[in-house]
Amino acid sequence: MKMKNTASDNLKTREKILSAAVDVFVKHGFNNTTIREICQEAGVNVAAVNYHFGGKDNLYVAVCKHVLGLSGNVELRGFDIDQTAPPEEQLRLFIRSLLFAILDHKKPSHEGRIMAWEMVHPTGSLDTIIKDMIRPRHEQLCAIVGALLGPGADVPLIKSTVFSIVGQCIHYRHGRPVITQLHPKQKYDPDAIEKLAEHITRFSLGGIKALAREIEE
Amino acid sequence: MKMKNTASDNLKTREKILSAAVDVFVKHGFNNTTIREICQEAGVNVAAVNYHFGGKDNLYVAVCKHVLGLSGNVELRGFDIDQTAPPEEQLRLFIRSLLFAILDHKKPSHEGRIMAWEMVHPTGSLDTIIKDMIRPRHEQLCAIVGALLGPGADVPLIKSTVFSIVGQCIHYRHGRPVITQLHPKQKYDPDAIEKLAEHITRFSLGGIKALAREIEE
DNA sequence: ATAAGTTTAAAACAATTGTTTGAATTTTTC
DNA sequence: GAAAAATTCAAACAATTGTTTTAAACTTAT
Repeated sequence: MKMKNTASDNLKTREKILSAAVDVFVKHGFNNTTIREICQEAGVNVAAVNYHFGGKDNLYVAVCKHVLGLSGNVELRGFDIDQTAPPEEQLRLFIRSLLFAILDHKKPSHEGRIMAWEMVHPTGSLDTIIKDMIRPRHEQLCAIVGALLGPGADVPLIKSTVFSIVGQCIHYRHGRPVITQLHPKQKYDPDAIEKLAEHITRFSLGGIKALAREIEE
Repeated sequence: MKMKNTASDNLKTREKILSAAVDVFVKHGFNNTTIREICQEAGVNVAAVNYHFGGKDNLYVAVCKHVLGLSGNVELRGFDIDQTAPPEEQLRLFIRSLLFAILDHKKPSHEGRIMAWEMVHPTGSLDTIIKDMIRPRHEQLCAIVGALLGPGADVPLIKSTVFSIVGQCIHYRHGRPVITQLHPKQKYDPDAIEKLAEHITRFSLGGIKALAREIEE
C-alpha cells in the first residue's frame, strides 16, 4: 500500500526533491519548471515526484510551505523590522529587506523569490500565498507608509503609494533582462543592492513627503 | 511553389491571422499563447500560420512589426509628447501615455502591451523589440528626468530614477492579480487610469525633487 | 531468513503543441 | 476554359512534459 508520511519516513529522496524543487522553482517560476529538471538536479527518478508528492502542483505547494516554514513560524509576519525606529528608517529597512529577498544570489531568500514570482505568475495556490507571504508584508508596509503620510491619508492613497514602492523593487527582478540592456553597468551584488535600496528609499521618501504636503493643503 | 509575398498577396487569411495574433499575444504573452488559439480566433486552419508566416516565432516578430507600423513610422520614436512643455508636464504626459498603453482595454495600444510583456517575458527577438519599442521611450524619459534632476545628475542616477518610474507603471499591469486581491476597489477604466497616472506623477515628482535637492547639497 | 511492506527505476502513456505532409480546393494566368 | 500556381484543410508527426505502470531492489518486522 501507499500512504505513510509519518515522522520516520525515509526522508532522503523526499528532501532531495524538495531542496532541488526550491532551487528550480525559484529560478524559473512554476510554469517554466519541468519535473525532469528538478529530478535531474536532485539525482532521482522522474516518478519519485509523483510518488512522494503526488504531482507537480502538490510539490509546488509543498515547496511553498517548506519555504515559509524555514523563515520562522507559519504565522503571518512581515520582514523583521525594528518597530521602534522612526518610520523613515523602517521604510529604508523594508525596501532593503525586500530587495535582498528578491535579488540577492548569495543568501537567497527563497520566500521572497517565490513571492516575486507569484506576483507576476500567479499559480493555483495564489490565494494561500497572498495570505501567508504577500499580505503580511503589504500590511506592514501600509503601516509604515501610513505613518509617513500622516493621519490625513486615506486607505486608497496609502495602498497606491505602497504599490509604487513595491513596483519599483519588483521591476528590478522581473524587468532584469531589459534593465541589463538599458543599463549594462547595473550590478546585483550585495553592495549594489544596498545602493539600489538607498536610491529607492530616497526616491520614495521624497514622493511620500510630496504627497503628505499635498494632503495638508 | 511557395514564396510570393508581393504586395498583391491574398491578404485575407494572412491579415486575419495577424489580427488575431495581436489580440492573443497581447493578452497572454508569447509563451502562453498557442497557435491553435490564434487560428481558432482567426477562423483558419492551424497550418495557415506556418504557411503564411513560417512559424510561431516569425509570426510574433511579424506581429511586433505590424504593431510598430500601426502607430506611426517604423523609425525610433517615443510617446507623442509636447517638447516645449515644462518637464514636470512632460513627465505627467509620459506616465499617462505609458499607463494607457499598457492598461487601457478600450483603446488598446498593442504596442505598449507588447512592450510590457517583453519587459517581463523576453523572447528571442528581445533585442529588436528593445531597439524599436523600449529604448526610444527609455531615452525619452531619461531626457525628461535629466531635465528635472538638473545638470548635477549623472547617468546612473538618471537611469535608476527612470526605472523607479517605469517600475511603478509596469507593476500595475503584471502585478494585477495580486493588486486585485490587496486592493479590490482598484479599477482600470480610463478615469481610474487617469487618477493612477496623477498619483504616480505626483509621487515621482516628489521623489525626483528630493533627489535633486540632495545633489545640490 | 523469510515475508510483507516500501521505495526506486525504466518504460510507457496521454495530453499538449509547433510543425509538416499531401491531397483537395481556389485563384491566377495564358 | 485549361493548365499552373497558390491556398486551404484534415491528418499526421515529433518533441515536450506530467503522470502512471510494473517489476525489481531495498527495508523492516517477525
